[in-house]
Amino acid sequence: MFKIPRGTRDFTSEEMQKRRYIEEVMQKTFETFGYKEVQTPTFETLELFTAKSGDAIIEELYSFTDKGGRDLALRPELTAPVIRFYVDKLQMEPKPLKLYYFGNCYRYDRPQKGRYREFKQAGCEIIGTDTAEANAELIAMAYKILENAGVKNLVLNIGNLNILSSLFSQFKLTKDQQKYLIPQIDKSMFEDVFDALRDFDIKKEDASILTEILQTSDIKKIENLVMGDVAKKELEELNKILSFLDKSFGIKNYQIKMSIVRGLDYYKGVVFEIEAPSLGAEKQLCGGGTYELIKLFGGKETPTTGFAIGFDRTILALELEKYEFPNPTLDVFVIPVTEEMIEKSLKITQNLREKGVKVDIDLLRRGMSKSLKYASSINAKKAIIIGPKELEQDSVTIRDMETGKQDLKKIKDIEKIIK
RNA sequence: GCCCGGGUAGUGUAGCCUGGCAACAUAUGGGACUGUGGAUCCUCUGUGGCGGGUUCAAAUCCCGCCUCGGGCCCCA
Repeated sequence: MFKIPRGTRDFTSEEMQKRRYIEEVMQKTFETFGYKEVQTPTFETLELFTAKSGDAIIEELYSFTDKGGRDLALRPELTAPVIRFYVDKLQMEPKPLKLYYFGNCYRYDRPQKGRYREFKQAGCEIIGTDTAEANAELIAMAYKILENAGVKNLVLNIGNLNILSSLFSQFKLTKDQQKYLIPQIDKSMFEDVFDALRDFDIKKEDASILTEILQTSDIKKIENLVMGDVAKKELEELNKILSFLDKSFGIKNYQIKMSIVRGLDYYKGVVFEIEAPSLGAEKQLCGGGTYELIKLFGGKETPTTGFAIGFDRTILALELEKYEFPNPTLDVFVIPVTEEMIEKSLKITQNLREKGVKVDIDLLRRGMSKSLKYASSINAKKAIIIGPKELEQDSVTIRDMETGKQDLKKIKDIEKIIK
C-alpha cells in the first residue's frame, strides 16, 4: 500500500463538487470586477522566491535541482510569479491591469487543520494605480468574494504600514529595533512593545502614543494621536478608503487595526486581512495590501496592490457554518430490464447525452430492485425503465424518483419530458 | 522545529485501564422477494498505522518512527 504524502489530500467527488462550485462563485466575482484570469507555472526558479522573501524561506520551500542543474522551487504563493510574469511580458498592457488567478501552492510546514503542504490560493493583483478608490474596490472585492461564496462570519481588518513606518522614523528607531518590534506587534503583545520602546529611549508619552495607535480601532483617536505630515496624509487616504467601503460598497463591517504588519519588507501603505473567527488557529482567510516588488524584479516601478484567499480555509469555514452546498444529481438513470434490452437502452442513453442530459445506465446487469435502489442512492431525478413490454409499444417507463409516479412514454418523446 | 491528544474493516465505533479466539453497526459486491426503490432477510469480501521490546500469550503494557488533530513557531 502506498500512502499519500504528508500534508496532501485526495478529494472525493463530493468534495470536488463543493470546490468547483465555490471556485466558480469566486471566479464570477473576479470577472464582475473586471479582473482577467492568468496562470503561471507550478514551479519557478528558486531565486524568484529568495529575492522576494530572503534565504530564510528556503526551509519552508519544496525546492530541488533539476537534471540540468537548475535550482527550482514549487511556488509557495502566487504574487511573486504573477509579478515576474508582469515584468517579463505585461508591462506595456493598458493600466490599470487587473489580474486574478487560482493555483496550488506548496509549503513545507507542519500540517494541521486549515494548513496543508499542498493548498490552493485564489488571488489577484491590480497594477498601475494606488488611488483610494482602487484600494477600496480591491478590498471590497475580497470581502464580496467571501460573502458571495457564502461565508457568514467575517472580520475585516484594515491597517496602513506607512503610518507605522513614519512613526518609526519619527522616533528615530533603527532598522534592527524595528525588526525586533514587528513580530511583537504582529502578536498583539503591546505591553512588550511598550517596554521595548522604553528600552530604546523613547519618551514615555511617545511610547504610549504608539501603543495606543496600534490598539485602537477608533480612527478619530488615531487622528488625534498621529504626528507628522506623511502619517497624516496616509491617514487621510485610509479615511477615504473606509468611506468608499461604507458609502459605495455597503461594507460597514470593518475595523481599523494598525497592528497588521505582514512582513514590512515589501508591503507598503494599505494592508488588510479577513478572518473567519470560527476556524481557530488557522483562521485567516485572506490577506493583502500594497507592495513594492516590480522594481525588485527589474521592472519599472508602478503601484501594485493584491490579495490572496486561502481556498481550502474558505471551504472549511463554509463547512463549519453548515453551508448547504448544492447536491450532486443525475438527470436520468436508465435500467434495461433484460439483457436483450441493453443495446436499445445504450442507444437511448447516448441520444440523451448528446442533448446534454446527465445520464447513467446500469452496467452491472442488476435486477430492477437493486437498480432502482442504486438510482436513488446516487440522487437520480428520473429513472427510465426499458423492457420488452414497453418496447412493443415503442415506449419506455419514466419514473420520477422523488414522487414515485411513473408513466409509459413514447421513445421519441423522452427528450421533451426529461427537459 | 516544540508541547499535548489520538490512530481498530471503505466509514462510524466497542474492546485497551485489569494482556487470553478481534467484534458491532453501516456501506460495498452477490443472492431471496422471478419487472418497481429508500425496507426486510441471507451471504461473500474486508480491520489492530509501521517497527522493535516485555510475556507462554500483545489491539491491550513499554520504546522508537509515521501520521492525523489541538496549541505554539511560521504565515510570503
